Amino acid sequence: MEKEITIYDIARELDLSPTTVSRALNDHPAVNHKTKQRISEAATQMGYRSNMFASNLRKQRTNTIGLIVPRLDSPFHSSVIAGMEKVANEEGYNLIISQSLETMQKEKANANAMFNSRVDGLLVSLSFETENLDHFESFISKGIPVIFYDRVADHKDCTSIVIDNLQAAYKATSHLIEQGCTNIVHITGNLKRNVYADRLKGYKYALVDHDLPFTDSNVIISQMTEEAGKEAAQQILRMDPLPDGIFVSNDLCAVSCIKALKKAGVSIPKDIAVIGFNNDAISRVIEPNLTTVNYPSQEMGEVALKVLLVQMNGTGERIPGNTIHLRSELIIRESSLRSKASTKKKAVIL
Amino acid sequence: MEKEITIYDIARELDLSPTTVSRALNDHPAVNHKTKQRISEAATQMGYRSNMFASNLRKQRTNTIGLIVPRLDSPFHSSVIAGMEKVANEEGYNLIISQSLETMQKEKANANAMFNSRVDGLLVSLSFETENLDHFESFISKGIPVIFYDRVADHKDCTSIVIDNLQAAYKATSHLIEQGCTNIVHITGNLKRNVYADRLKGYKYALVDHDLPFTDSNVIISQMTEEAGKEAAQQILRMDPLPDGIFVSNDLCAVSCIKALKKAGVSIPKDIAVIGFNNDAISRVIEPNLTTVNYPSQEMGEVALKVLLVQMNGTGERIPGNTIHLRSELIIRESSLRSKASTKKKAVIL
DNA sequence: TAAATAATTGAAACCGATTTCATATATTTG
DNA sequence: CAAATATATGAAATCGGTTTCAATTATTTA
Repeated sequence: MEKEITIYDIARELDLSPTTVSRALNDHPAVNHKTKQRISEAATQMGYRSNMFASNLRKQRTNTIGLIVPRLDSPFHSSVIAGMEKVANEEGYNLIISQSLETMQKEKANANAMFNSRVDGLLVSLSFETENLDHFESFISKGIPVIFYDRVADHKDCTSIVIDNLQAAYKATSHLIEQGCTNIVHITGNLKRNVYADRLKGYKYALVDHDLPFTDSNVIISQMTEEAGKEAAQQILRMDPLPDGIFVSNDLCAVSCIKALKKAGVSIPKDIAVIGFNNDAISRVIEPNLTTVNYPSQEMGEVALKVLLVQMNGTGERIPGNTIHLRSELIIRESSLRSKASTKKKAVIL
Repeated sequence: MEKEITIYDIARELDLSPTTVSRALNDHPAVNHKTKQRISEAATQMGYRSNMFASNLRKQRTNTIGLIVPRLDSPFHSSVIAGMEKVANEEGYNLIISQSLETMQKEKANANAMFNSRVDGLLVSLSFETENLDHFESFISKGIPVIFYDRVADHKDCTSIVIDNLQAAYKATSHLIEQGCTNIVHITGNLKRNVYADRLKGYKYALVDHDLPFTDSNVIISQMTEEAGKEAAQQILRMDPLPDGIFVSNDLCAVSCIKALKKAGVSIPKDIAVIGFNNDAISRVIEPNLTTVNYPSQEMGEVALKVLLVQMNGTGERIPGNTIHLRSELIIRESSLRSKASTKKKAVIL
């Protein structure tokens, strides 16, 4: 447990001032090249490491980015985080992470903790429950950029990063219709969240555009968990007539629903065609393989972090109300294929 | 962008000294109860927030815990992290996370970054490639506790948190033998890592204890990815005779292997019984459902963090060479069941 | 009631880097 | 060669809490 070396130690050693040492270590142009060399050598030789707290205290910035996710143990979010970590790491930023566990109360607490930790920027994917964005105002009024991704909300000073959920849902539903489905159920999450509200819209518009009726009773709102998928299946099995298509807002829920339906003797896709969302690994494991929407999760993480960095280091001018869309695509697999020919049919574009 | 409130502002406002304000906010016993009340009210009313950098600078600690994982986008690690975040959050610690992407070089770089960020403690699950622990010596010699979990290594000053991999593998292999398997393949990862080395041992000992021969050619070393599972299946299909059992060191790889085998016309478990490891969600999706080892991942995260906190706040005395074992269990599903009766048979315990 | 002890409070140093402003030396220009 | 400019360095203030040591006031004890 040796003593920590400071710039004062280096200064004394080389008979210079701490000022010059500090400048040299930060590659300041006003320091002689040779002096820099000497200082840098002494620093490594003496085992110096910069004290970020002294530096942060003085510079009033922390080199730290906060992240609030609904859950850490979800394939989607892990993948997003992997993308964020990659960029943060490359750029020399620290990422501090917390989860809201889908409650607004924890999201608030986490936001406050991040605020007190004085993060230089904040990345957020909203919880199911979140009703308003008041807990982010402290950041915004201080000029700390806040970026929402995936589960976003409209705020004039915040950038959002999303896929076109409406279009993705429209394509998925249209695909089911092309496969001959006329009675399609949609299983989705809390409509407070854009992702679910938009997918519901896309589902609805696709029905309307294909002259199919929209019924409230065909929309099942759930927690989108494995358990919820099973329950949704029970609910569907009680429907009369049985639907001939299901569009689910996430893969885990879709898969668990399929499992329950199969157990009840329903044939997928013959009796009911199913489409999921996200393209998680399980979508390639369930039989039949699940048609789903490919979500560029890792890319979304990378983009979110890059955009945040731009805003953090930017000249202060915010790109107001800006929304960035990433491309998603329908991946057609067996779970939705009821006619061989149809794959060649051109998809209807919104 | 209003000005930041400091304890000096509060002190001036209430005509007190910064000393007293600081003490009051930290609930120091030597401050009068009423004074505390006044200060705390003024603080909230004025919108004060503590400057962690000033505090850290003076206190020489950071309230931050570093975490280095091989990959963020793995069900196992996300679940561990979820557990860690939960405890860290409750205890008021920040978690900064980075991934080694299975290379020693990145692991080193991340360790250095963590060291410079002056984390108060470090949690590590080693990369495939890691050859030695030199990059953690800086922590250890400074008295910063380092804890390894899952993929651990022996170090006299570090605690490790693991499950009994040898026993788990022994049980899994024994189960296959009880099901009538006599020619069992083991697919596992880099033997530099304890988890894989120990599982290999458990596999080997189970064979020996049941008077079955052990052959090197029945052990396939791979990267344990989805792709690797497919390749392993090809290798297995070329074996003559075909094995009648496979024990795979992770579920993803097992599932992808099963998919490839099924495609080649092999019947699971009739022709080949399969067991995975981890109890990821996909193990309940593949058909037949995968027999696997339940890994208490979230619990491992919680325990790791709690043990770290004890060491960080402890009296400095380290529990040397301490290893903590968590309980795991074999979850028997269809992928390994070849005889109905056998489930009732008592498992052989090592 | 005087002396001893406990309860509160504050002044000032400190943590370690950054930055402003000033200064000394070196180089260039007229 | 004097004046102007460029180059290189340093002194000291600063960021905002924490902590040591001292001082003051209140309370208890003899």
